[in-house]
Amino acid sequence: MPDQHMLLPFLAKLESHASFSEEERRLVLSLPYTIVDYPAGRHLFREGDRATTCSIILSGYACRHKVLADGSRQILAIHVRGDGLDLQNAVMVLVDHNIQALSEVRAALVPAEAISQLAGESWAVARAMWIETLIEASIQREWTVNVGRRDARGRIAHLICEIGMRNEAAGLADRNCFTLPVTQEQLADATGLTSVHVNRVLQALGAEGLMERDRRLLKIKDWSRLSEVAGFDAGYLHPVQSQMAN
Amino acid sequence: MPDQHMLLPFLAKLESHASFSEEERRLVLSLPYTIVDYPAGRHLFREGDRATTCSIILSGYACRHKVLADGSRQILAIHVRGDGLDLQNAVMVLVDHNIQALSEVRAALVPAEAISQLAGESWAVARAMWIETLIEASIQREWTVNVGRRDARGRIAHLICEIGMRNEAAGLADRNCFTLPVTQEQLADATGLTSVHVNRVLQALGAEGLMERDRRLLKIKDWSRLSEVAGFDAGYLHPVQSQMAN
DNA sequence: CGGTCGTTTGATTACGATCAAACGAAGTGG
DNA sequence: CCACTTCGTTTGATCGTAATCAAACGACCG
Repeated sequence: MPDQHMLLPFLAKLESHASFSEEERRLVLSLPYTIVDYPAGRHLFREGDRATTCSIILSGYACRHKVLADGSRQILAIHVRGDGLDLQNAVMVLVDHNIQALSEVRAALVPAEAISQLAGESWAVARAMWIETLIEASIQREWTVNVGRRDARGRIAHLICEIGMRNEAAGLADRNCFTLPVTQEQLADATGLTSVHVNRVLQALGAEGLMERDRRLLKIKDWSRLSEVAGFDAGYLHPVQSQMAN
Repeated sequence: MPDQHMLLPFLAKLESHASFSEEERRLVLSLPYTIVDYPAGRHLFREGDRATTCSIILSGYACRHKVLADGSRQILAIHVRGDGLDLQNAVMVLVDHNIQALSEVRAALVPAEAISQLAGESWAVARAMWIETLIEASIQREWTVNVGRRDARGRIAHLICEIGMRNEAAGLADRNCFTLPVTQEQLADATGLTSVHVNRVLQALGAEGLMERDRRLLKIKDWSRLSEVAGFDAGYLHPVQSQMAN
């Protein structure tokens, strides 16, 4: 399999936001990159770094997070395969948060300079990348709602629904059954709770027959009731490419 | 004063992110627009709207928010003069949240089509607008941290610090003294608290000599202690133009 | 076979929510 | 100009969700 194919999922994602010419497709696929593997827990970027590359996740889960002065931590986003992490590094170098592998992660590192140059040459590509970061911003808003206004049950149910949907969208698995290689403490950091309380809520959701979690495998038994307690509406993920201008 | 001057603060903001040619300056200032006034409380956009204009705030305060099924509300961002609301409408039409005037607001409405076309013609302008939306995303991440991991005192202190800084950056007022035309209920919606508790926290902060609030005028008496309880670090606002690539 | 990490359970605490009511300021209409 | 309404603020009393503290348990690993 030739090298270029590594970037195909990324190209597909961009093309869902804008229509590319053959030439533009070729330019995206000929972006220079290097493959890097990170063990679980390893940081890809740290707050304050001047990042000069963008990473595209080829496999595994990564997260963004910030650590507060008292040591508490807030996970800000979870990223799955195909996500172009930090396209923003192409235009804004200083990163203001940490990025860490949750599971083992394989990523393609592309020089920010190359991304920036490509964006300058092709408005369609630039536009697609801009849209990609806008969707991330939309997800971030929903996370703010999640920790700001939902109770513990709702927060966890919502997070599970989101990850299920995104796994499905990435073509990885069924939304009702997927591996979730994160600890309960990490779920706590994502939802603004404590790991003890996360444990109790997971058990409660299990007891109600909404979901099951055995080791790292998560099965959603009743999507409609789970999304009900989550108040989940997938619109914020902008799943289809129907809402574009031009 | 000729019409163009209305967009000068907007141009200045964009130019702080990228260097423009004379031609590019001219193109920005010649964007078509109409001036609209909104009374306090009026919605500029509603969730689900297909927005075809971008608004640039000329005066007043506006906010983004989402309303949950149970009627509770989360304010996601507060916007001040000079902020280009919803540049994203240029590339992504469907808005997934509400935008509402907090005080009386005067805004310049620019057709999304015109913005989109300008971005297609000038990479520097497109890049500046992209950066502008990336800074908004950075602020959104900090809000997630705020509601997720800070206690009530910290949340409110942090919000006050942010608004102070942004007012100062917009050239509106001193960071230690500005008008904050929002009710305690709106502060509650921004911080994920109840208005009753906001009231108590404000009184506590006042009693400790950190700040004072008389009517709509907010005075910060001790910035260093207030930012300390807030855990405030202005980096996420990307206040200066020093962190750019290229 | 200890050792580490993550999960689970129990007991207690506390922060902020909720409920309820009074108060004050601004605006409206008679 | 003064009742009257409305909206926002303030105060008090009580409740409940989730935090905290502590310890045991289970799985995986060297």
